[in-house]
Amino acid sequence: MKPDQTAALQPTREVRRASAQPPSTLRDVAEAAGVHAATASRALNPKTRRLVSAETARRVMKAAETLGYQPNPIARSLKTSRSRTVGLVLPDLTNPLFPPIVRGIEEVLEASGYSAWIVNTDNDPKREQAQIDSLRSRQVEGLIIATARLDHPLLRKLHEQGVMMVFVNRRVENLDVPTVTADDATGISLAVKHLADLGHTRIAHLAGPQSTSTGVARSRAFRHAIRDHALEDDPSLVVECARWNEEDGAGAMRELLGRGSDFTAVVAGNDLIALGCYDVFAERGISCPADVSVVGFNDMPFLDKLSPPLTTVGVPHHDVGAEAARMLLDCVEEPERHPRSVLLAVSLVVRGSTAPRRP
Amino acid sequence: MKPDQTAALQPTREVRRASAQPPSTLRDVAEAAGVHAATASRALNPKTRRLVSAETARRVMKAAETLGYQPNPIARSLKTSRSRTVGLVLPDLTNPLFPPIVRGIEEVLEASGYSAWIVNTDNDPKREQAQIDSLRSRQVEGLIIATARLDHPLLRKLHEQGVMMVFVNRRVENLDVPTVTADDATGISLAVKHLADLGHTRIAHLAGPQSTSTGVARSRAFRHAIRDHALEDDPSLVVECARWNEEDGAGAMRELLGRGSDFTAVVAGNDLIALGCYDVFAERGISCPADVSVVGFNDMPFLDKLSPPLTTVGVPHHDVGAEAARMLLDCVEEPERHPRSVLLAVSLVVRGSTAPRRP
DNA sequence: TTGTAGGCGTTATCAT
DNA sequence: ATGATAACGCCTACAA
Repeated sequence: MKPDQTAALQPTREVRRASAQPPSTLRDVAEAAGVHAATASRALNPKTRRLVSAETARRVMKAAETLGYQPNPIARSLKTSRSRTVGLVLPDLTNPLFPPIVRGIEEVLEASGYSAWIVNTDNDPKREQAQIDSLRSRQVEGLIIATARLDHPLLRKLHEQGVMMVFVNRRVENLDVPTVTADDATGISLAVKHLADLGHTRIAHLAGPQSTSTGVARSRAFRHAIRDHALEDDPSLVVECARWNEEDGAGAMRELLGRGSDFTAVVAGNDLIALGCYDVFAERGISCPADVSVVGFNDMPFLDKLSPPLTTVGVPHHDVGAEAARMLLDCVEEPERHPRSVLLAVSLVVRGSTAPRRP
Repeated sequence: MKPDQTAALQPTREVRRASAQPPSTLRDVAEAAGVHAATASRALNPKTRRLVSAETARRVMKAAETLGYQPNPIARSLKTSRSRTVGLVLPDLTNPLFPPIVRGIEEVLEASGYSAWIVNTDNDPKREQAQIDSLRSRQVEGLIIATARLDHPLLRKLHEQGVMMVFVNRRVENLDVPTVTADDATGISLAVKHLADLGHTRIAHLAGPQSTSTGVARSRAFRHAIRDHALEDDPSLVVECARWNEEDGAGAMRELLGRGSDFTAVVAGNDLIALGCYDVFAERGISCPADVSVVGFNDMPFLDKLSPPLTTVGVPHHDVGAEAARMLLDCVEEPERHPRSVLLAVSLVVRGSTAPRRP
């Protein structure tokens, strides 16, 4: 990429920048309060404040106030090995599913004086390793992981090392780590029931990666729902996507069409896979919902403005994030507590991509 | 929010976690190499390696390798006041415009061994202040700012204090800070020309906030383009949105309709404002593009799947981010250099939301 | 070329 | 109740 144009846009430039005065340190405060740095430290820390006389505490706090003292988190981290920081490991920030989750996480963390360090792995194990190393070297107190695969040696090792973690959306097989997920089984069951109620009997499933717990859970739920509703249980109606994105969704839809099996409805593993179907429909002149009904999963932003608006399973993204953050903070503060896992309720969001089966 | 269900999902639990062995320090490496820590430090740092004998350097580096030594960035920061980290200040991560920019930024930073600390301000000056304070206390070496307003005392003060900054998308009035923006004027001019070519003569403009340089630039460009094409220059065809989002876009469209002025096309300040128009069209039974053509700005993700697909001005998001990161690294490495600003080329992306004016 | 010593800002453990 | 001291891990004058 080359810049199109380069320009110094302002005609004038200040001669020299004023330097910021160096931030005041604990010693400055102590000095101003006529007291030793150690005492100032105690006075400023609520947990140790009771160790100093009320009078000194007051003096120190006022000095800190007037000097605008802000503790240096780096020095504090070095000394305490803590950081009031957690790492957030995402496969891909450009997936619109994640920003609302991030917001939920940040909201909870912020209320507790924590902040989140966000990294992207691009689904690349090498990058994941590097990013997590980097987070750990920065003393994050825990990790919120959205990249778990069923078989995930790295995460397994971290857990063995006692690294505090919470998984969101997906889990690692047989790993006793707190997890926040949407209720995948119920979501898929709602989707299939909705389609069955519309008269569809040959329903296809574009499954998410079976290397992820979510992909497996949704596929299983799909098979169960098909049986529960006594619909056509035809294996050729199920295609697996290697990744949770539009491209693979489109590929799976092409594969499905190529097989020649009839179907009048599709349950997609998630919304992006459903969008991939839209692409193929556009290519082939297939009309949704007239020819085929589609249901997605997640209710990511802007689906209501698609053509047609996508029927999907609504997941409380913000709550997923908030709950994960809360669980991680619990773990950090009470490491011995038995890990819980949380399943969040979902709901079917009916829009224009589903319609009665054509007679 | 209450979790829907709480469950301990795994039946078994490891008895006790193995603790991670403490990471090895510079002293460990030095000891292993039979050398003093200072020497080890010199050997490990490429800039000072020439100060030690080739032989020692080799020994130290091998020791570091076998011990898996990773320098502790916190200790390093405390000593050097640097952090190989930059802050990224966004108004709202859930705006799909930003993730691709973030990706561009991270790509460049990563290649230089830097990483980005992302914060959201929610367009709240208080939060912005707090977030930036937090970034600075963590010794970020510079800031990439996407929240600039024309009048922005905080950013002005930071600049006076010599804080390294780069602005993306928007700038502060009369502040000589490097900026990366799309070519707003050309973009708007392309949009208006496109509509004029389609036969539209009464074109409305839903302007972005005039408190932002981008809002102002696009409005100005709109007026100029209208005159250049000798179209109806009617002030009642321009409405300002207070924020760059759907809600305010919808409000502005309602205001415009309420005024009763005729128009057959709309140039929206950005894509989200255009989406707000879609909402109002749906409410009122107005058909796009049959009744009204709409053009957005930015080409954020998924616009091609809207109903109708939104014609918009395409901006190289990834490049915006990459260029900003590059400029910030330049500033950090060569603080005395005169600040540049970069204008990136845009292109019109014609989709289904624009059509010839009805006769 | 290498080692010594001091300090970045904070907190924890002594002793007073 | 407070002060002195040391240490977190690293870097860098300075001395040898």
